[in-house]
Amino acid sequence: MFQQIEERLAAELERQLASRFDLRAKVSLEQPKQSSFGDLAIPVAFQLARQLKRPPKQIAEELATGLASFPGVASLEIAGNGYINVRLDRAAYASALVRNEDEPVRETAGKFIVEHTNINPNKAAHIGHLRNAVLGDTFVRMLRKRGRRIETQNYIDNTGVQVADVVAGFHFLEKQSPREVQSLIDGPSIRFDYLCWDLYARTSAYYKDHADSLAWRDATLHAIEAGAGELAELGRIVADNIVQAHLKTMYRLGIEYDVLPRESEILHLQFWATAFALLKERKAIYFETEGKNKGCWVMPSSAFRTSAPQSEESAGDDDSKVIVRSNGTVTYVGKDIAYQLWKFGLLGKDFFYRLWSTYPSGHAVWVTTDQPQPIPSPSFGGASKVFNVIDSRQSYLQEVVVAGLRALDFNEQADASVHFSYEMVALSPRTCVEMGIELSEEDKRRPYVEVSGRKGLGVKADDLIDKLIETALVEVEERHPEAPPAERRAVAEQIAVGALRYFMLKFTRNSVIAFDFHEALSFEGETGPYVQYAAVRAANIFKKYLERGQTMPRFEEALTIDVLKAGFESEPLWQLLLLASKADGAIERAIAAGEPAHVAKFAFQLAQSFNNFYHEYSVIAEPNASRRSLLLWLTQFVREQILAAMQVLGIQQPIYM
RNA sequence: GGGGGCGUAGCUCAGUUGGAUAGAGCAUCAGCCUUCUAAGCUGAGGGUCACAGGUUCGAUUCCUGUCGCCCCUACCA
Repeated sequence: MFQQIEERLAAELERQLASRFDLRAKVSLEQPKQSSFGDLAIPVAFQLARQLKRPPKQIAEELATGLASFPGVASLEIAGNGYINVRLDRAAYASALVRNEDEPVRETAGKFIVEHTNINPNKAAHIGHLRNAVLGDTFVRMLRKRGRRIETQNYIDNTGVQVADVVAGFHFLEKQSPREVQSLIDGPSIRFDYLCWDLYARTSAYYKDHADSLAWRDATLHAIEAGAGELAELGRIVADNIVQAHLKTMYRLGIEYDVLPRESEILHLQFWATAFALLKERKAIYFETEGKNKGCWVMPSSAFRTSAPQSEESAGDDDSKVIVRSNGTVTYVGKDIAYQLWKFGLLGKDFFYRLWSTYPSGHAVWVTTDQPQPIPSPSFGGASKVFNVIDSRQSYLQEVVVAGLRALDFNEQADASVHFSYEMVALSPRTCVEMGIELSEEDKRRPYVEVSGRKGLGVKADDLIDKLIETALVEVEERHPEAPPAERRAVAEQIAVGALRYFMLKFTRNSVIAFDFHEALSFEGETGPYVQYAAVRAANIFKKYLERGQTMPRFEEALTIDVLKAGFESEPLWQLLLLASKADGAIERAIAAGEPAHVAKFAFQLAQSFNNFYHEYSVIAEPNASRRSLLLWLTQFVREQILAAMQVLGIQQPIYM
């Protein structure tokens, strides 16, 4: 609702600028620093002052007279040097909300792809992966909420070095056959992803001490790529089972996918070969005949470096990017270019798809395969915009991918390729100590310590979730000793997920999270449970109200303009209503900024305002019937908006807390 | 060396694209549970927005420089 008024006011002002001053300018409205200044502030007179060479105050006055009778606006005043402060007609505004006159969200044309999670399928997921998945999933929810059509992809690098290293570990270190590994998986009480976590670290350490054993990796990679033999069989077993484990972990957080594109199909279906031919034909890459990259196909650095400095000393350095190695194999970036081309429907090829699994909701996840399938699948790919949720350390590789598109003259798609980057999750030194990780004196002084899958250094996602549930359960059991255990468990799980998702979202994308157990396990202050608690309190008001045998009023009849006018003369009630009505605008702004954290912040602020209201006003005990209706409606409206924000954040409301 | 990011309260972080008196949470201290359950609420203290210039009506925000921290700069991803 707020957004509508904002847009209409801005449009009207732009019209006036054109007619009065013959200026075409974008007008933006802002929130006044203090609520006593009004509901909306227009600083446009300042911008115009320079162009028109007139005092801003004068311009503001002139514009204000033109807006005097704007529908929905109660009054305008000029403040400071030339702000136009707008006060809304509170009763009219509230009335429109009571009668649900908000414009419906319109679905936009075209499809967006959001690719996220993308965990190497060779070990258990850790907290860094959680940040990726929660960020990506929340962004998907934001976009869907605002009418965008989204396809969620989780790319599976099932033929890469990381899988190969675990396979090599099973085969060469553990001397285990595919059959033995499979029976390990089928056997009781073994967490295969945890077992691989350790094996991966062990194999990496072994490589370090025995340089000659690196030949295992090459042998394994070749076998996996060829797709035949015991090593390839092990590769399939490891990757498939770990993918299943990752999907399970992510589902605990309410994260689902539409399709799992796999690297094996990019290779087997000749996606790379097609892209390679294109790149060669358009001269985007060339065959290097000298220097350190001799024998490789490389992309010149001029293609992806915006500034091409090359100082005197470094002139000899070759910072071109190798796309095809001298042994003829393609790098990840090469495969990623092919994949990116497919996402936009530019490759002229498609995968085959097979059902991977179905979520309890009935939503299906599909996986790519290299063979035609009898059962038809939905169509995937062919998007107009692509968001790749990938950590910022890979920005260089992402630049190369986009440069690849550009070199092929797909400029529109290059512009529509977004690296949705975020900083890593590291560990606070305190948490390292708690986990028994030994730190050097240097590391202890650092603000954070980087996690390393290769070293097995990190916090596993499921361990963290379990720990959160355990912590929440202690509180729930204490507060609700009479409730059935299964129900308490369900509540604790919702609280744990709320805490975790909020924790991963409260930081903006480019801030490094120094993960700290104490902070992550906190359920007080700016946390998910705080928001959930506000929603539970709102729900409790209705629960108690109905329990006492009262019936809900018909708001449209009870809340006449006069009742609304009297009610919202109260500043705190009006401020709460106004804030709640900004939910859609907050989500839209968060999309524009690419910051899921903004939605989290909004949810927290609204919860905070509601908690204030909850403390200050008695809803059920209000003796005056029409005022009680007003308070009930306000509670309902705020609750709806908090729940809407929570849904976008992937946070549920427990039945009690 | 080159590219990118960051520096805001004791700690962890926001800051709506250049606007009005810079905000939260945690921690500390002082209060509030017979109430729609306190995972909550109220209040207090805490700031040279790293530093120095510049741009202009106005700078935490933009530009330049300095200092400090981080990431990237593989025929790994």
